[in-house]
Order: sequence, then C-alpha cells, then structure tokens
Amino acid sequence: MKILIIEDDLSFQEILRRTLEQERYIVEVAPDYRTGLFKLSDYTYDCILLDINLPDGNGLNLLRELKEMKKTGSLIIISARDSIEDKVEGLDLGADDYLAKPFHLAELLSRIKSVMRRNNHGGEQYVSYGNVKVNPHTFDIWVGDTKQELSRKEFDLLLYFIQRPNRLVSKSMLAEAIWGDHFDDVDNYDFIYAQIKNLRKRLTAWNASIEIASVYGMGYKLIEN
Amino acid sequence: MKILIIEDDLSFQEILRRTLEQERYIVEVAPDYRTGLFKLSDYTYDCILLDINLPDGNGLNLLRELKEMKKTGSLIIISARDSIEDKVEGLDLGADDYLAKPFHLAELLSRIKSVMRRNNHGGEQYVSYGNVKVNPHTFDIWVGDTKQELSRKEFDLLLYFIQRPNRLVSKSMLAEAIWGDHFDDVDNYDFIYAQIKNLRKRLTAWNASIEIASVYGMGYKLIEN
DNA sequence: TGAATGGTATGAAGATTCTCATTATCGAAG
DNA sequence: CTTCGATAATGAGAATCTTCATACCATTCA
Repeated sequence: MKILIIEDDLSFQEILRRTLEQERYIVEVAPDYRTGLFKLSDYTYDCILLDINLPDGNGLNLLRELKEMKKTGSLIIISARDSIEDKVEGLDLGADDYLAKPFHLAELLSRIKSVMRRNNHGGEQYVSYGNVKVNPHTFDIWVGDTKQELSRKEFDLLLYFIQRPNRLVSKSMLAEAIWGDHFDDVDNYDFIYAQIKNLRKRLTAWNASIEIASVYGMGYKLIEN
Repeated sequence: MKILIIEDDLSFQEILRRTLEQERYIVEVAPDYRTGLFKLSDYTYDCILLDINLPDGNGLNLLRELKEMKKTGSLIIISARDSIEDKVEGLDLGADDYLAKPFHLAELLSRIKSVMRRNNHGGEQYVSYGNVKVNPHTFDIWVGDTKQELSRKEFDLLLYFIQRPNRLVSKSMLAEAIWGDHFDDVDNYDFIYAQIKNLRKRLTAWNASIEIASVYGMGYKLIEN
C-alpha cells in the first residue's frame, strides 16, 4: 500500500511518515503543491493525505487537477482550520474523508483503513509492473497468465521493488525493510546479493518483462526491458 | 523493554498500547490505582506511564508508594490538566518527566526514549530470570557465569518468555510476536513446536534454572525449577 | 590504455528454519 | 481404570537462508 503525504509542516510530516511506516505502508512525502503534483503524475498511490494549506497554492486546486487526471486511489484531506466550507468543498471535489488538526494518529489510521476498504469494496489488491502482478496479502504472483511461487524473502524483495518501480533502492533500505533491525547497519551485504541473485534467476526463468538492474555504488533499480 | 500504562480512559489506553507495541515495547495496562499497584508489586517495569487522574485515587499517591518501595525504572506522568502544581509535585516525587494531554504520540515516544536513556546512562540492559540473563540489544546470553549462544528464532523465543516469566503464553501470541503477520493465524503450530523443542534442549544442556512448561490446551509458561 | 581499487556476482557449503510422519501425553468421558 | 480424541513432542528430511571463497566488473587514476 503506497501512501503519499502532501504536507508542508516538516515535523508533522515526519510524524505521519513514521507512524504510517510502522503500519507497513510505503510512504512518500511532498512538501508542497508542485512536488505533490509531480509525484502524482508519475505514480498512482493507494491513498493520498492532502494538507489544504500549502505554501504554493490551495490543496483544493490539486484536488481539482486530480479529478481531471482521473487518478484512482483514496484521498483524505487534512486541514488546520476546521472549516465547514473547506470540508464540504473538499468532499464535493471527490475527497473520501476530512480530518481537522489536531487529531489522534490512531484516528487517522482507522480513517485510512476504512477509506481504502470502502474504495476497494473487498476487491483484489494487486501491485504490478511490466507483466508481473503481485498480491501483498495472498502472496500470489502472476507473470503474464501463469501463476508463480517464491520463497518468503524473495517475495518480500520482489514486492519491495515492484512498489517502487524505476526507483533507486539502496542496500541499506532493503536491509532495514526486509531484514529488519538487526541488519540495518552491517559491514557486508552478502545476504542481499544472494537473494537478489535468486530473484533474478526466477524473473528470467519466468520471462518476466522486468529486471533488477544494478546501480554501481548505489544499489538497485527495478526496470522494464 | 517493559512498559506499564496506568490510565483509566480505555480508548486512550488502547491507543497508547498499540503505539508502544509497534515500537516493540512489551506493554501492560492497568485501568486504575489498585491494579497498577498490584502489577507493580509483582514485576519491575522499565518505564511507567502514569495518569494522574484515576477513578480510585490520585496518581501522585501511587508515586509516593513507589518511592517507598524503592522501585527502579522510569516514570512519566500523564495529566489531562496542565497544572503547574501537579507537574512540580510529580517531579518532586521522583517522576522523570511530565506530559500534558493532548500530546502527539511521537512526542511521547521520544520522551520515553530519552528518559530511559538518561536512567541507564548507557549501561547494560539485561532481562533475567533464574540464572539466565539476556541482553535484547547485543543478543548476549548468560547462564550462571558462562556465555551462551542461540540462533535468531531461539533467541527471540527465549527473550519473549523471559520478559514474561511465570505467565501463560499462547501459541498465537508467539506466532504473532515472533513470526509476524503471516503466521498469526494458521492451522498448525508445528514450527513453534520445533523451536520450543530446540530451546528446551539448550536450556537443559546449559543447566539453566528455568524451563518452558507446557500448559495443555493453552500454551506455555516459563517457570523456575 | 592498463593497472588498481572497491563494489557486485556466483556456486557451494553451512546453518537455520520449517514440514511431515510418527509417537507420546493429556484430560475428559464412560 | 481404560479408552478415545485432541494436543503436544520428536526425529528426520526438505526447504530456505546466510556465509564464505572466489571470480567478475565498473570506475578511477596514473
């Protein structure tokens, strides 16, 4: 589940990010209107948290643009002022929910869940890139029309990449996200090399249209070929 | 790290509990003065979150009793009213910090960390029961005077038990805490049986004074023998 | 262009973890 | 006290994951 936070108060943004990441969401952040729009033109997020008060424009405009772009995904408005007009206008423009600051983080989490549940009406949740399609919950993997299997670590790895297609992924990111606390700062990444090797072997064996490219000195990137 | 929450507002208590558990603390809760005192007489917690306004007495009294009991561990006062008197009195009575509602959860987390850091001045952090002593951070294990080693899962298992000595631990608790999401609701617990077996073999080989007892139909319990 | 350096890849060995089939144990019911 | 169904324990084997030694490749600098 990918969530985009558009919020200019950086410390609050940080709190949101950490909370959501603890809940295992994949989080991206944008500090302003422009960055938010840029990110949205590139990717589709499962949920967007949009602050109304942005330094470079009113968030409601962004909402209008999104509507034009016919982007799917849920959107929750966050607003410092608890104004009825904003709320009504926001919901009219297609927002799924409205939350006035300050709010409890637990409140936000439950809103996110309910909004996403509502929008999927219990449907399938797949993440895909190229001809590879992955269900984070059922662990199903489809390559073209054939179903495939992976071991746990290989699956985690593939999911992590496929949720960030075409992005640079460092080894320390992988270590922290997939191996956890004890591996987030080690002196060698042999265990990653080993799993990357295995996953690559699978992808080519499956004739997947995607591959894990190395970026020398930086990490890896999932690309379409 | 074990934390005790003494708080009568149950929904708020729940929010705290969930947040702290996400941060990997071991959390216990008490809804009132009496229960809190009872729990404190049994165990020593690394940190206590104490609400001042309790249905059956003022939390400051509990603080006085704790002082008499010479309990170690950090204590953070939580108060609905941001009253200077409470704050001063609480800190005088040995509380380590004071937090007025409402507060951001991230704020609480950072206070907890700083308070605990301050109180241990970077010292060793061991959890022990019987002649077994475990360091959750360095993964050191001491049985009497000899240092021992365990595999990762075995260590996690031992730590989980030793943090809850003499308490009933169900298999689903273990599955969720040690194996995570994917194993929290499965139809067989063979993987737990296997690890329990290995851990038991180690404990007896080490002449540990503790053992994992089975509780038929319920789970396990770490006892001293 | 050609070392030299450090990052990355690989197969195989080793360790750990899980699964399976089987056996043992418990507690309730007769 | 015995039997029976359910729960738990066990050893062995399979699958998975990590480590190791070695080979390969990209970049830099002479």
